[in-house]
Amino acid sequence: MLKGRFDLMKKGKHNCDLKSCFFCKLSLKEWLPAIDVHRQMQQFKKGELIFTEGEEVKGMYVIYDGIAKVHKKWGDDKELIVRFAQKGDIIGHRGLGNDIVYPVSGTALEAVTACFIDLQFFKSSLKVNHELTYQLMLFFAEELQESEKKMRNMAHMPVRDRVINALEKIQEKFGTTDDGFANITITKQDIANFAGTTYETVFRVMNELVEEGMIKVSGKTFGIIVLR
Amino acid sequence: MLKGRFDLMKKGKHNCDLKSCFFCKLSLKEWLPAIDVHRQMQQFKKGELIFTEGEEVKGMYVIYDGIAKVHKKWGDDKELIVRFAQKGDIIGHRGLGNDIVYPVSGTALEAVTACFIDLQFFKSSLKVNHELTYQLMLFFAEELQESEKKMRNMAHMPVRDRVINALEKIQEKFGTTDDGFANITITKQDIANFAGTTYETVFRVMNELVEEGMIKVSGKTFGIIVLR
DNA sequence: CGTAGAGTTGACTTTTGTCAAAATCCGTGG
DNA sequence: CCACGGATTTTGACAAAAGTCAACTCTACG
Repeated sequence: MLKGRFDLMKKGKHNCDLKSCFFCKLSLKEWLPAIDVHRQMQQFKKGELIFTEGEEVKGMYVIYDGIAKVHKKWGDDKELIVRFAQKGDIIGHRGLGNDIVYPVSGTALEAVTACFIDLQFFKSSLKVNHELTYQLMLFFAEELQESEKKMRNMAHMPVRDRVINALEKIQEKFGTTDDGFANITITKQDIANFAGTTYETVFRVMNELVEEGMIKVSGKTFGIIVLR
Repeated sequence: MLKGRFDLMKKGKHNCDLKSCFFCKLSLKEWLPAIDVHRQMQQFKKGELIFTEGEEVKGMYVIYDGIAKVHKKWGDDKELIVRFAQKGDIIGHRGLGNDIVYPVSGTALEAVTACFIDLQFFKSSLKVNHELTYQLMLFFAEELQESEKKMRNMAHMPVRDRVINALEKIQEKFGTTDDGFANITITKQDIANFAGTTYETVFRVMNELVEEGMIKVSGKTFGIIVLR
């Protein structure tokens, strides 16, 4: 079975039509012989778990369509959203360490189409494709910097600023629609989990921001815009 | 000059006598031809900056002796300690991303002897030595997991627990002396910066813990033991 | 001795989270 | 079309947690 996949390697090209595919971003599109990633498509409904914290690592996913969150549990009813992922992003790669279990969960926020990449296969690819390994190393280094910045913010930044930050990050990540809203539908609860605070606090802060003219809100779940 | 270093590569062996050298831990000791790391020793006095957040990345360091902290500024008078480093650890590697500046600072807590590794040289080594790249990638992946766990704790864990956590981590990292104290001298201020809280809070929590018999303290700067 | 600096303590303030009630929205079935 | 039940949103009151500030103490060192 693994062998069967390796045969794919010999096919050559990485036939990806995603503009922002993780692997293509790495400029591996033309010659990446090891991974023909878009073979094992999987569908996930809104709200469905893609992979679960604490479960055995089977592999990772390239998101082909839809939006997902990567989150870490705290107790029974709290979580921290570590990052969001959309078309072209990979998730589940945090299982790559020596650990056998996912340190985080992945959940679809909108219906997700993703391509599963078997862990063993991916590891084998890394052994063969050094440029991929190198780029992945850089990718982790960047994520680590991000993570540590956010950690410092958690420790020292007041809630209000963290919420603003969260909104900005989200808008930056998902882009802006023609009418000036962030191009995503997201609950206040998720914003709270991303900013590391509570639903109510997000609610209040966002009210303030609207009054101050710093953001606009539309709909019950909504788009956001941070005005400059 | 760079070429000169590459000549070293041909010498073969990595002649390191450190038990816990980062590169040796990677099992690269026998054949790592690319890096003869212990050539450019540098000394840093207690309290001295080894590298500075915001400055151009020149390279990284392998600590040969002493203890250092890696920290990130917040405002003028606050910081978060991201990790501690001792003999055999590398620091400054967070500059490896595409950024040109260090995202963190490194400061000697005790007199440090470290080996400087030029960034360009290291990058070249990565291009040549794939196993090194692979191990470094894994290393970053592990650190990322750590970082995200700590981030979640910052967001949800009460201070008291964060302080206990910090103490445990420190003791685990630096080991225990014969009389049962953590094998490091560290100020409460640094513990606070590591736990993401204030000096006074650490002070109070540690008092509690002593009363509860959970830790012992010795000296003004001190060793700690977390009893089980 | 005297002074600087760190350690210690207590009182107080602010921030943020918690809880519960009231208001609103929404779908469903009569 | 309307009434109802449940869920979600909004609001306010309150409590708890943690940070701030300032005073006091102790020690090391000249």
